Amino acid sequence: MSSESVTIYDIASEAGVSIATVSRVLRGEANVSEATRKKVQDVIDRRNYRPSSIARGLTSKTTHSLGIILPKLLNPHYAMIFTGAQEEARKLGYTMSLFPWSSLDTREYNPAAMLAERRLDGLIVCVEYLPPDHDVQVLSALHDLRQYMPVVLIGCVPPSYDFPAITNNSAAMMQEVVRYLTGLGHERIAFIGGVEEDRDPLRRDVGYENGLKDARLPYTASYRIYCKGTTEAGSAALNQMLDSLKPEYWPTAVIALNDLVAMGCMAAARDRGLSIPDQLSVIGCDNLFCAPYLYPPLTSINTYQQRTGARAVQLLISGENKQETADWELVERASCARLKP
Amino acid sequence: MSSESVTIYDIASEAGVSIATVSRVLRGEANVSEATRKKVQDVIDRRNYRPSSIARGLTSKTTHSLGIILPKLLNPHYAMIFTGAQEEARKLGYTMSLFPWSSLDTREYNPAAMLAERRLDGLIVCVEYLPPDHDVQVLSALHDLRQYMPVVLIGCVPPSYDFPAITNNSAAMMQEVVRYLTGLGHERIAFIGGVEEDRDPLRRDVGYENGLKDARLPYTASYRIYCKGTTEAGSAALNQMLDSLKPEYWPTAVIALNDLVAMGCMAAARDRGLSIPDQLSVIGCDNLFCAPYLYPPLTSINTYQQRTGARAVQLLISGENKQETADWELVERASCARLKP
DNA sequence: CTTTATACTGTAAGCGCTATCATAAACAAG
DNA sequence: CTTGTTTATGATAGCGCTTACAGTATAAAG
Repeated sequence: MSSESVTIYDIASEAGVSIATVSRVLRGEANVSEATRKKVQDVIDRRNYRPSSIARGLTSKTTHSLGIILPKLLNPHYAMIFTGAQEEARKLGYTMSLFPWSSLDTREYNPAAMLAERRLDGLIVCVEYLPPDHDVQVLSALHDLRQYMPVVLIGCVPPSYDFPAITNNSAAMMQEVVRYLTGLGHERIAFIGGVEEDRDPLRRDVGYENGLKDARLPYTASYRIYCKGTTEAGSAALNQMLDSLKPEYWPTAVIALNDLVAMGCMAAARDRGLSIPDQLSVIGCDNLFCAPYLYPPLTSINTYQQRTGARAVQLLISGENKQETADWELVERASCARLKP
Repeated sequence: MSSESVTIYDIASEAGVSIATVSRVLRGEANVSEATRKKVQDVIDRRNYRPSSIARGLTSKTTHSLGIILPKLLNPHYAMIFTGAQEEARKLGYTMSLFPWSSLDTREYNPAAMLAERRLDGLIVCVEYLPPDHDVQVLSALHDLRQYMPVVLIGCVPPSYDFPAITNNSAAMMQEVVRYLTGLGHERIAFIGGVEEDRDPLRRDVGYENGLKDARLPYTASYRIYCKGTTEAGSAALNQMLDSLKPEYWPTAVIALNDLVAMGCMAAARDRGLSIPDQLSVIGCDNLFCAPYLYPPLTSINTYQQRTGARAVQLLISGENKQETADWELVERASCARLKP
């Protein structure tokens, strides 16, 4: 906020050298005599000079800044991804900017223009589901962006889009979760949350059904409810399911799309006087920080989101065009119990 | 990722005009005939041209990007601040980058250099407490940054630092909380979390003590424990307090620095078989998204963090040098109850 | 004491824009 | 018709760096 910012010329003239020499010491180049290096460095320190990364960027064609697009930072799941990505970026000398999903929404003011104009060195996009058909422009916006910068995806990659990505093996996770619940004796297992099968490239439905098949259990449509990944939606969905079923057909266990939905289910169950896990087991996904502090502590799936974020940055920087799968781990707490006969 | 990026020269020559004219239509300047405007715009669209914001920044001295420094995005409290700030920034055409607190830590590699080099148009810094004495360099780093860009503070402003800021009226909040609890009949009220008085410019201690004074209750040192603002620290602190006191002197209510600490306290209490709120009332602060879903739902204080973040951006952009106080509101849930005689 | 590396250091041409002039064309007024 | 205005456009000088490329000493070699 002070006077005029000091430039490389100021340093050069004050040190009695050319700007090229200043640039050399700035970048720690070899061919500079120790004497002048010190002389120049002293002036730099004294004037508190910092080279402008933007001027630097003009020539070097690189901004050392990355971007990340995600749906909602208020969901700690994304905050974890962001944090992992941000920390890794920082280690590598990059800066990380956040863009909300609407940045890709073509119907809004200037679609991806803002993104394209900032010459980012790379972009991470968290895509959870395929957008509805009438919204394919979002996908094409995504595609266009690649013209300007490398992008890596986190979550899922739309079919026929060949992006580097970190995805979750959600089908396997679902299958394992069903196995876990059937192992506890459950037979009426509900799955709440998410979108229709054809919009979920992660094929959770396949895992769910395979899990049931493994235990020779039938797939029951009324145990499957689609809803958004929020607590409110989770409550509403469970209520709707229980309302539509006679109590003797109520599920004894529910798999929630994520921990938020699980929290909603737990609240709804409690409001109805159902005790968890005695009358209803609940399992979530994401292993949010609050999962251990819920009542009862929520069994969930740790998907190592920070590691995922960090890995995405590595892919971005290294330029590798490969798709990897994130690790995951079922973490048992008290929200699931053996079915009482 | 494609060939070479297209520049203003490409557009100019392809449209048969000078770069000055292209620049004019780019910026929607007046003095361009409708005919050439269309001609140029067509080429721009066809070539999918986006002006480089970095080249633009070199001349205009403005990057249209802001930064925010905060301790930990994983605490939803900060995620809310960030979200509010980010959304407001976006509305105003700015981009928002996150920097972790260590960006200010001089002992690390290059102190605030990274920040200074990116010619941000402004910086928001969340500072909760004064750093320990031996860490005053952090404060001076903060001060130095003002040489490069305007900064506004969120949280508290260190004495003798004249920054624009949004602060919380924490003393008043504390006093009101104590009043609320004494109103419920509590007399042994603990306060857990935070730092020593002389490092807390928000003077929570004053509010706490005034609240006690209002009810003619004595201040009891053993009801005051300092700890970090995490769930683990909250658990440990409550356990420590209860361990050191005979049960008949145990507090009947605890005020937690924030919801994380409150969650920790609730978990610790439950582990000891104390029922909340019957045997121990708990109140938090920040009103995190999970507060209503805890058991029992946590009474807390909504401090409108998103609004705070947005307002900080407004101060930054407008350049007003004023300090404002955030609104707040006690939101009653089930974790505090009238003391049973 | 020339010749030829070797080690520094300076000159100058951009990078892709914005912004200031200058110029040209088209009109209005005298 | 001049002269003065207005409107549309082009030339051009930076912005603050990086980066060939071009010197100029100084040292090693012949």
